Amino acid sequence: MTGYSSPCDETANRLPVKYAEVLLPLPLANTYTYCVPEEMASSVRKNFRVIVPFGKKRYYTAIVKEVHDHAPETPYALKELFALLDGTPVLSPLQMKFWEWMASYYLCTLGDVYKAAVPSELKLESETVVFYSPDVEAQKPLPEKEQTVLDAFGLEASLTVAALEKKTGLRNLIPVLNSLVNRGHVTVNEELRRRFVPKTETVVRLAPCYVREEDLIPVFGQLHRAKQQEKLFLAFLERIQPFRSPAPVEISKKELLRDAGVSASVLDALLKRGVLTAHEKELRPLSLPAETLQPLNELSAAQQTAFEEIRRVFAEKSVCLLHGVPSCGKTEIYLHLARETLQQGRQVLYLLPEIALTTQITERLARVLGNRLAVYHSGLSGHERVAVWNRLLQAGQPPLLVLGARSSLFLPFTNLGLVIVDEEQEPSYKQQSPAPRYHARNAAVMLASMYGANVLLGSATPSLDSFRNARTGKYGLVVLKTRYGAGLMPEIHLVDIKDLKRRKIMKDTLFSPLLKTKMDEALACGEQVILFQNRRGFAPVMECKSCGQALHCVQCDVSLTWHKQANRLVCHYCGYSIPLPSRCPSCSEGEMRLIGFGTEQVEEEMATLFPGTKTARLDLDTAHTRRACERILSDFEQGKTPVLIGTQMVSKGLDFDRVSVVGVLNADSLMNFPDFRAHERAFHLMMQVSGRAGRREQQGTVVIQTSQPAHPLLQTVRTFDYETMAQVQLNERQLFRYPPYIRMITLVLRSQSEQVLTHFSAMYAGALRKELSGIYGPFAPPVNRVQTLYVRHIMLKLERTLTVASVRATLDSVSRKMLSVPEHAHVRIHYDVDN
DNA sequence: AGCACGCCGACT
DNA sequence: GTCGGCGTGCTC
Repeated sequence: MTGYSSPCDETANRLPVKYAEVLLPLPLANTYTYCVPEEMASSVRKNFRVIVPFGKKRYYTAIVKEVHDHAPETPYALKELFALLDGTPVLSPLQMKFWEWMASYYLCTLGDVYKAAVPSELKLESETVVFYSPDVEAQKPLPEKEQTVLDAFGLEASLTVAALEKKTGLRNLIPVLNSLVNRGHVTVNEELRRRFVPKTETVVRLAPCYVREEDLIPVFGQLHRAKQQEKLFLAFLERIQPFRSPAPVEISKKELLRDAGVSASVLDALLKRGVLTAHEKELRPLSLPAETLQPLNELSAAQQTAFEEIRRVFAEKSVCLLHGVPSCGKTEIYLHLARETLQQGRQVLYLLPEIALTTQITERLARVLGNRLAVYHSGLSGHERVAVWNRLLQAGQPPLLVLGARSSLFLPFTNLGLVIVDEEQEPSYKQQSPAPRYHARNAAVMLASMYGANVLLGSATPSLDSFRNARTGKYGLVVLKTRYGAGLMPEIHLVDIKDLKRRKIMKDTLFSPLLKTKMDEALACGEQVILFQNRRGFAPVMECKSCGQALHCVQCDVSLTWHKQANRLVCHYCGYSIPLPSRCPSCSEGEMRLIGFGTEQVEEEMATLFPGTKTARLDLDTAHTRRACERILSDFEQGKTPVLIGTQMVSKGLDFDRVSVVGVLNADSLMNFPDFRAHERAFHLMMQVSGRAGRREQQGTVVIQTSQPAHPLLQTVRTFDYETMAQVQLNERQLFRYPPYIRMITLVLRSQSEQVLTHFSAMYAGALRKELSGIYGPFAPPVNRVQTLYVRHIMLKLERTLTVASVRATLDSVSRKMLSVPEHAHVRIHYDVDN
């Protein structure tokens, strides 16, 4: 007998052999068939996890898609399932259907979806617990690796595969363990899906024998000569105040020791004396006891009206767009709807962009929902992620509200009743890479339709896609225009920096006189300032030095981007390009120069212009971790830093009470971003950042610096006119055939060799044009070269009547044909749908 | 994704 | 004459 179990070739006189169709966490199009070993035959079910050997050496955690008894017609011997990990399904019944939709719509493999959907802790073979059987004697010397593994157990009775791999320093021990299993030296636990062990902490209480305050008097006598213990005890009493009520009865050990500044052995002595008692307590920071839960706030009249309108919409349509001005109290409406859904016994998914998942909103929900809240995002530990997964899989529990980032779409919901997508316009809902490159908002609509659930999309500046869906009646629309607490919208000034520069009033500075004045005024009376500079466009834009005109594509209404190598200005959408002009083509006198500056430069100039004024910078560089980001924001909130400089991160998250001035240093850099959604996003960002200015009774000031103050977009910003902006943008999209009027798929081609890529992508586009209409490109994208790979895009504009699935066959066959040319095989291709 | 099998250059 | 480069295709 080898390490591998024998294939199922001797099956005569046996019960019908069972086969399992298995999904692997690899980018493969098909499922694979395995024999179910006899001992698993009665226990393996659909949606269970199994470990399977795949290829020569590798073992993976796979998911059983189906169990059947039709022997496949294969010329080779099937392998057997190696181990069963579950006694209950890890997926809810509808999940696989959702995965399949995602793979087909977003043009990737089911394995890609599986990989993204399931937290790695549930895919790890390392979860497998291996038990050592020391009584089994070896017949002959064991192979070296196997002996090493046995030695690694030491005194432990059981270890996980991961632990063994770590101890031995060997990789991929599963085959070795398999052999040891066959020899009987180790056994593998069949009940591997261990229950989540909650984290605990030790808490300290006063021993129950002390009922009255006087009872403590002898204790002080005892402690008189143990100064450290006395100190600790005093610290304890100060924190707990045991005979007053209401008062906490316990304090965490860690906290107490830190407060008292003594070592753990001092506490041990007190415990030994019987003065204090210690207890293990489950650590659940987010769940509060039911009696401390806060009731929901009452809805204002306007909120109540909106709430009722939404319910009316849901009677007819499953998706509703809530278009509510900033500070209109959307969250409160969400919570009332969520409560209603939970009361009906159905689950709620509350999606937020990752960046907006702050402790502020989490704590708010926890206060209202207690242990009915689950939070799910990338910042969680593996254990915490698995815990959420398991809580949802537990039958018979009261329904949960999951607050999460886009990946929470993949959680095993059983009875989803409502999906809330807050800030639905956020581009970060679209996963860029790796596959599946899904849009969480759109996928949420599909997920909800599978569950018969409703979807509420919320935004102060809805995406044009959703706005159009609401216009055409596909979605319901509820508009909420009243600000909660009746705050005033800020006053917006557009400052013409082009003019100021020409008149030499503004020279070598990023701050216009108006902005400087407004800032001086604000800082003088202790108010705060936010400066916004979105330096995402690293591909520089060419601008005329004297008239400030950025060069635009003749066909696409998108600014041209300077390509350094070619020294040309290129449109990334249609490929139109011109040589770099030495003089500005529109005023024919100005020199051209590159524009683009970032937050750091703003910070630098702040230091010279406002010496002694503390500033903080908030962008991806300074806020690498969630914690760093929250620190910067909370320092600002508490007024420790009067000026906050940042990218769009400053527009998210907290509401600040003391901000009276917001400066947008260069609106042009937002508007000139080479993307057909640039104006939509610029509008949204300026609205959002303006909303930070002036809360409560005082009207705020927003200074927007631009070289084109008359630009229609900025005029709509100044008057907060979303509808006009949307109408103008939609007209342009229709004219130039962009979403939402068509469905856009971008084919991304990448290769080490630019020459091969250029040639290949042109050929590829040609081949596609023979099969489909609406093929554009190839274009060089703004970021032309990523990680040593050159990139080209081919754009597909498909009529919305055409489904992605119907196009897929064509795309796949062209792809296969193209890649069969040997010299092109090295080009990598993927699709990005609705990007 | 890994990994082996397979066909062309610089080494013992 | 072999060792090894990574290019191509498969993994139940």
